[in-house]
Amino acid sequence: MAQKNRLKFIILGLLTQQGQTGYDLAKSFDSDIGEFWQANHSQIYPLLKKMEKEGLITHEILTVGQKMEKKLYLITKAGETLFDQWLKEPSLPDNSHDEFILKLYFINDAHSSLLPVMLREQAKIHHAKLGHLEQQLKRKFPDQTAIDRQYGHFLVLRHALNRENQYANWLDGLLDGDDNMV
Amino acid sequence: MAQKNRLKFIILGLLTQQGQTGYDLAKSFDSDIGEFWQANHSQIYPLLKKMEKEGLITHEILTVGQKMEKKLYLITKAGETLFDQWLKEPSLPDNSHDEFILKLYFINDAHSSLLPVMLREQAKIHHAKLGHLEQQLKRKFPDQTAIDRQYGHFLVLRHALNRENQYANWLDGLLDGDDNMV
DNA sequence: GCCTCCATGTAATCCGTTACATGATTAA
DNA sequence: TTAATCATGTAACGGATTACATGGAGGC
Repeated sequence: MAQKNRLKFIILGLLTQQGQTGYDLAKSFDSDIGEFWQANHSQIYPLLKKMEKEGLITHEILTVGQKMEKKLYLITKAGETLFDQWLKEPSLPDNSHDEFILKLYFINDAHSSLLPVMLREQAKIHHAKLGHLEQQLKRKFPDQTAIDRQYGHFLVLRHALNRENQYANWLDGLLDGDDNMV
Repeated sequence: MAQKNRLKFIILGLLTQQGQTGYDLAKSFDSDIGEFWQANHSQIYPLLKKMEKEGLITHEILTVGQKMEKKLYLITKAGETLFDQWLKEPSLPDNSHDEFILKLYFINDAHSSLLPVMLREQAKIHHAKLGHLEQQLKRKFPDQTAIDRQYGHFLVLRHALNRENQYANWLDGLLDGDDNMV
């Protein structure tokens, strides 16, 4: 998307918590942060090098087994400063790129035979996502201690859950023919 | 984002309604569809040429005034077929790239002094957007006739409004310290 | 005559995805 | 010993943004 290099800040954020390898960073997009942001190792490794040149991070070499070397990346003072600045900046919401909504826009006829099919399919997807998020919330935040430790993560998960809940309800309402559903 | 060329389908969709110039197409991203998708003329003009090569669209030259020529693009049968296929395909939701949510994720401490500032700022943005969407809905869909003419557009607008409403309420709830707000 | 809008293009750059490529470690 | 996982990289390509660039039409 020619974005505003948000991955840079995600990496900084993850490194404030602890030093990590590129591999570790890539893995966090399979869980946790992966619930709402994506990145591949092929994007991460070059960016780590670039960020090191910029003085935002450094690395130490760790030797594992006989010869395998891995790079443990650490955030620098400059990196921490930049990250804190970013947190403080206002953030404008993207227009979400929801392909289903895009398609819906082009369905002019309220009685199109496509509509119920599309709605049902989409409802299925969002109900599944809702179930997944409920499970995540239970798994990651079983008690108050967990919430206190990662309050932001907790809020983000609950926000996603609210969003999916509302989305699914809206679709269900449309499928029930409840036209004035809000 | 190295997306799946959704702009192509937007252009096809817009051209099913009526023949348009590149300029006209670019303008629709300032209103209507611009509420939830963006594109610039610098992306549109080259894509129109590419799509014409692919046989999805054609163009006619219109002369305006003494010498100015403009290209009126028209969708072909092949274009219509492709567009209909796209509508019928399942669409998986993107993970929305909401930068505020990203920042929130990194706020571990529930009592961070950053939190209320961020929440207030964000609430302001979403309340403004909510107001804007309410106005749009009233302006574009003042009566049932308008709704019947562009039912999909109507649904999309109402969906956006619901989403913003829920988002704003969630933020307000957090600001009120109502921790278990859903 | 001047300003705004109409109208169309290209170039540079960046971001992101998919594919290509290699090799070590560890546990079954 | 062999499969899964750890670990690190590059290349090709496509999509999106910003900037550069040009010129006509129409209203005041």
